[in-house]
Order: sequence, then structure tokens, then C-alpha cells
Amino acid sequence: MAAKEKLVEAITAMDQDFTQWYTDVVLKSELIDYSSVKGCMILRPYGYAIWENIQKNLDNMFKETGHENVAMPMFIPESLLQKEKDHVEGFAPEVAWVTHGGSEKLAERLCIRPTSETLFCDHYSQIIQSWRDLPKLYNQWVSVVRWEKTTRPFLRSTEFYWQEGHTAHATAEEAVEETIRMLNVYADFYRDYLAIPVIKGQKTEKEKFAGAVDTYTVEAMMHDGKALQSATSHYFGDGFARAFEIQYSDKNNKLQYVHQTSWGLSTRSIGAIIMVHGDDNGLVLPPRIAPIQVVIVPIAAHKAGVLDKANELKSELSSSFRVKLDDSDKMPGWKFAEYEMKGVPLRLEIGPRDLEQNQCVAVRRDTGEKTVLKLENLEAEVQRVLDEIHDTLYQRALSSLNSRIYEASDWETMSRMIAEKPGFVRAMWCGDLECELKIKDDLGATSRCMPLEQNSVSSTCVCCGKPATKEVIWGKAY
RNA sequence: CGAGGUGUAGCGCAGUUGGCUAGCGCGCCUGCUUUGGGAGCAGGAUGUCGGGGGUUCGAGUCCCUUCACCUCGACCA
Repeated sequence: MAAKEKLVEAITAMDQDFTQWYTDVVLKSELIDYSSVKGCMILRPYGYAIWENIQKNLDNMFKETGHENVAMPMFIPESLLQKEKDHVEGFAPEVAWVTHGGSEKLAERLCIRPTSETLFCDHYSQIIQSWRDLPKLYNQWVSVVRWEKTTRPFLRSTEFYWQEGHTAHATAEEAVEETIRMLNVYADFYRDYLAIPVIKGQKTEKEKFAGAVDTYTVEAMMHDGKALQSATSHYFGDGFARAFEIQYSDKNNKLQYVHQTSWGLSTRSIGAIIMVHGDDNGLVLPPRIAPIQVVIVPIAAHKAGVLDKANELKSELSSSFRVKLDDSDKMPGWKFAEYEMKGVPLRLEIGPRDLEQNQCVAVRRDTGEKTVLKLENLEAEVQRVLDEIHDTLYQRALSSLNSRIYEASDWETMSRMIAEKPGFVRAMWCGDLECELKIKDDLGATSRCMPLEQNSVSSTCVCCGKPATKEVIWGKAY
């Protein structure tokens, strides 16, 4: 069929060119458009709706763990940014500066937040006096700006949306506990809402956040075997507290520094959804964050009763699900292809044949499986199928991840794995920066994380052969 | 920021050694018709040829300059 061939051309096949496939999907499914500002993207309604669903569900998890939302300014005075040495060194190269207000040159230039540690710290130094003021468990949903050299939709853009949690605690133990708690929240969120398995781990010294004592990460594997750092959680110790003089009087009336954390998840997670679940027909959205969970396509809508029934189904299902009825005059086949490209988890077809039998035809996006559902008890059936789709997506992603994690105990094996097999390699490391750099320079792989669940692949460093201290997951990353 | 590439209608492209009114497919609009996997017919609209400057009787085409985007590296969520 000629039209079918054209459709195949519309989205580049994954195997043929993965990055082009990604760009095609992102644009054609109308998630984003490029804007006239370099490196900035427009989140279109369909893309923003995904983000809204991510926000809503993740925000609930934050609230359940005792956090409150705030909104900090988007400007940071240069002097404030300068206060923590490592932090400013890490971010200074990629901040945008405001130098004028109207036509007046500012006495002190303001940077547009690349992240808000300094603002939270400054505020905390004002509002924290007593042990009774702790902990402070704040979060904000905002956009930040980082002047990146090259950009890609969702994965790296000049401005991006995220949430950043910033907490202050009385003790190091509490702060460490919070850091791990939020890491687990992210991992659970990825599993339960995005149907994406992640590996929890700690970043190496080289890869950790500017100003952090420890950085934890959840790493996901994309369809092409590359890693995506999917969210991070940082333990700051009292470094920022000392730089910003955030002190409180403890129960013994002694001045103490607070211990802090920060943690973030961005619109990059949408990139993960696309690259983990998508296929050659376009997006495949996990049901719990899909803007449209069920699309109803009437067949022969001009025939008596069809459209009425379709509307009836819509209003019945709308109380429990996000439903769209497409009663436009496009051909049914066009609609099938369109909603498949947009990743709608479940399609219900209702036509004259179904009316007679009091049924509808249900087609799953994840498997393409076509079944007939009776209209009585439809709501429960739809719920069951959506849950099944979620589980299928997760299991599929999990086996894809597991089947592409390899082990290497010597340099030669490691080189071959990285060069020939897209995916992650588990290998031991001595802890020296030199080895980490050599692996990056020679093999093109970076340390993704030191997994929390440590296994011993061998006793010696895969690079230098000296005694190993850590198991590291290596891979090429976005 | 290094190396390479591309800019012509909403999208994808053609446009010969400079030549007349800048074209094709898809999409879009109107009408009829059709509807269980991207329908058909008829009619119609749409361009500062990325921007600026230059050469020329004449520039989409040649020269200079600038901007944007893409791919691969270096850097990050």
C-alpha cells in the first residue's frame, strides 16, 4: 500500500538512525517545537500534558514524604553565586547573565538560575535559628537556564523544566537519610509511573554535583543501549551551611551548622519515556502519565447510533480515565496511525457491527493486540488493560536492561564490550581518577554509577590491575 | 567550542553553464463522495528562495558577510 510506505518514511526507523528517529518522534507527535530562541524548545500541549502528569504524581510523592512547595526568584546576584567555591566553578561556565535593568546598567549583575542551591541557602540562613526550625523540606517546580553548547529536545536544552528539592537538617545522619529517601522516591516513580527500571547508585568523585559531598543517581538504559542519568539526589554535608552561615542553636544552646540535600528530576524524564518505550510507529506512553489514556474511534460515524454510542462511552469512561473521542472526518485508518504515533495506550473502536453485539474493539499500543470488549463492565476492563500495559512495558524494559548488562574483569574484555555491545558493563575499579579518565578517553565510556547493590566481578581494577575498591557500571551516556 | 553538512510554500524536495510568470509531492481550504488500517474526484489558497551587502542588462543560481539548524566530538539534568 503506497500510503503505508509513505508513513514508514515519515518516522525514520530506529535501527537505521536512532537519533533521527528520536527527533522525528518528538516533532511529529507534537511534543515540542523549536523556538526562535537558540537551544530553547516550546513544550506543546501534548508534551506539556505529559509533564503535568509527571508533576502531579511526583508532587504527591513529595507531599507524602513531608515536603512543601515554594517559589524562589529566577535571578541570583553574582556575589551569592560566588559563595560556595566548588559550586560556582561547576556552574559559572554555563550561566546566563542579566546586566541591565531597562537601560540602566546594574551595579551587580544577576545570573539566571542554573540551579537554586544558593538562593535556598541564603533564605535558610535567614529563617533557621533553632533546632525547632528543622528540618526544612522545600521543593520548587521551575525552569532553569544553562548555556549549553549543543542542545537536543528534552535531553539537553538551554532552558528546561524540573523540580529541585532543597532540604536542611539538624544532623548529617538525617540529611543522608533524606538523600537516600528521595533517591528511592525517584526510582519508585520511574518504576510505578513511567514503567522504567533504573539502577540506583552513587556517582564517582569526578561525576558528582558541584559542591556535593555525595551524589546519588538513578540511571536508565535507552533503547540504543546508552545511559540516561534520570534523576539525582545530593548530600551536601555542611559545606553550603558553612559558606552561607546557616546555623541553629541545638538543645544544648550550642551553635551548629545544618546539613543539607538537594535532588532533582527534569523534563529529561520525557526523553527517557520516548527512548525506552518508543518503537518504529512512534511514541508508546506509559498509561499512568499518558495525556490520552483511551482514544475512541467511531467507525462509519454517519450510520445511525454510532456517534451517540461513542459519546456515551466517552462520558462513561471519563470519570476514571483521560479519554478522547475523535469524531473528526478523517479516515479511521488515519486515526489509527495518528494515535499510535502519539503513543495512546488503548484504542477503542466502535462501529455498526459492535452496536449490534453491544461490544467494542480494543487495541493495545504496546502489543498491537486486538480484542473485543463487552460494553457492560467496560470501565473495569479498561482499568485492567491499562494496568497490564504498564506491567508489560515495565517487564519489557527490565529484560531489555538486564540482557544488556555485561561483566568485564580485564581491559581487553572491557574494550571489546564497550566497542561492540551497546549497553552497560559491570567492572571493578581501584578508585583512581586516572583509570576513570583512561576508560573515558580510550573507550568512550563514563562511569555511570557505583551501584548501591555492590557485587564483586573480580578483585582487581579493570584498568590498572591494582586491588579494586568498587564495582562500577560503565557505559556511553546521553 | 573543534570538524563536517544543510537553509527554496506548513513539511519533504527539484530547480542545468546566471535568463523570461520559481516548480513537484504531501499537507491545508471548499464542495461532493467515502468510512473496520493513513480513500477518491473537482476546484482553490500559500513564497521577502534564511538575513545583509556586492558583481551583472538580468541572481534561487556567482562572490563577500552574517544568522539559524543538523550530525559527530568536548561539556552537562
